[in-house]
Amino acid sequence: MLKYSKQTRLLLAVDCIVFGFDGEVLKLLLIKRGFQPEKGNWSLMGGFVQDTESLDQAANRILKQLTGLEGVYLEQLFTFGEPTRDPIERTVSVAYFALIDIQKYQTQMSSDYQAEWFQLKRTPKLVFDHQEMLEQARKRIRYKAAMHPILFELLPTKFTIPQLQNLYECVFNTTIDKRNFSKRVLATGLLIKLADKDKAGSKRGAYYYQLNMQNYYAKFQAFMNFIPNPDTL
Amino acid sequence: MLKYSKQTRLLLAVDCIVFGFDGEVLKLLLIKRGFQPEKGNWSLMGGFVQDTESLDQAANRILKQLTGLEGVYLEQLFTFGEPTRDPIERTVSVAYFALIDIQKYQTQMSSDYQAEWFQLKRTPKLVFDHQEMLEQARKRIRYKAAMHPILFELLPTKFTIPQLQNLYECVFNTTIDKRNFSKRVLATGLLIKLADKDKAGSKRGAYYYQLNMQNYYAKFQAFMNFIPNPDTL
DNA sequence: CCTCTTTATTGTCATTTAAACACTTTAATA
DNA sequence: TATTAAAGTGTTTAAATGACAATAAAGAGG
Repeated sequence: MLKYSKQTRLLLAVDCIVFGFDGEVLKLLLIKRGFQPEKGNWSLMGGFVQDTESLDQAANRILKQLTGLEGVYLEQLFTFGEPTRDPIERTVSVAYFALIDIQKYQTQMSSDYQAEWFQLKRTPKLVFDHQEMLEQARKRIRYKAAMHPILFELLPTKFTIPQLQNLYECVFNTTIDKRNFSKRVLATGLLIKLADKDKAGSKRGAYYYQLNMQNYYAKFQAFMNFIPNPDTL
Repeated sequence: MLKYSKQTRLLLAVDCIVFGFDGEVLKLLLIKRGFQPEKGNWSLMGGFVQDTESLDQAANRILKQLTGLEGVYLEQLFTFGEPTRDPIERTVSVAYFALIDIQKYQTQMSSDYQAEWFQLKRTPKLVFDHQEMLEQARKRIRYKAAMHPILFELLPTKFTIPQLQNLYECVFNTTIDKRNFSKRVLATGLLIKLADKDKAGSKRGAYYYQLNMQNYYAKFQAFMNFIPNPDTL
């Protein structure tokens, strides 16, 4: 088989920024890096791309190996290629971000894995350029969520409107008038009201809703925009 | 120096999707591929990432080598990594897109280079997965132009409002009411009206405008959205 | 049982923004 | 001087947005 001779070959890695939501605050999944350099320091979920797998496959494999997570929302973010980003050897990294409902995957993750959730506002120092990856990922989900209903990926199948609002407020780091919020979110036609209530958060209890999957796929491309003054898109 | 032993190393390429505008229609810059496989077929501007350069540097270098273009708007788009996308040897490609004013770089490009402009609606068949890259790039500039004033990168320093409208109509493949368009575009405060007119397009002539660079940088993050029913963002 | 407390839920009005729509102006050319 | 082709300009109506406050439900505690 022919080859492109005389060209440099590089290490290619994938790093996954995993966001989770517990109904209260946004969280980030981190892991203690298992090998040198920076062994033992907090890191995104990363690994090398293998010979025969696509980038998406690599991202899914690595996520599963390190956390047990499978079948989650995963999207390519950006590729980081500064020559010196890894001090050992040049490694270009394709970053992905994942959005998951913490509760749903709680069991799947369990204690077999070293991954730990951190409140987004209290993340430790990260290895290499992972901090930069995280910032980009936060920007991207804001940008995307302003026009697409991706944030539902972070919620359980059944969720309440106050939870949903809470999530939007976390992501956009703002506050939203609840009357206007529920008006607009209901106007999308994406929600189905259920008969039962979530009594955990209040005495009165808030009705559960679930996604109308039909409308969800139909409207994924052009969604609402109900974020008042998001800091930066 | 330590190395990550036993990991696969891959070829990493950069491909540039170069859009241009001549005041009339959107165009795409293509080149005849200079080596096997697919030698002689139409291709995006591509090349391999070298040992010591960043991805951005590689994209700029390749663009300059193949077209003479320098200092243009260049943004990372997406990374394509299907294992078989290059039949000779696995090559992962980081795609970039560029936006340029054709007239400005006309001289810079000249005849030293093999690159040729094609109307976007009449592009030939492209090598490998370059067609897919092109589609993604078109989506991305629509998406981005809906919120940021990037399309000005495609225009000369002095341009007319009909030209600007024409550009938006090309990119979003739609038609816009000219009264509403000029109202909104002027309301952004991004344009400075000049004293002279462009008499090329009409008897009466249309006033030239130029960007108010101060406001441009200030408002880059949150721009207008005046696209009625863009097909897909 | 009654009161208190907490959170969920619902509606109106004023303002802003968006969309539809047509005539006048200009200047070259015939 | 009449014609023509494109530039430029306002108004009206409908829809969306944003600000705003009172009521309902249910558990907790006296």
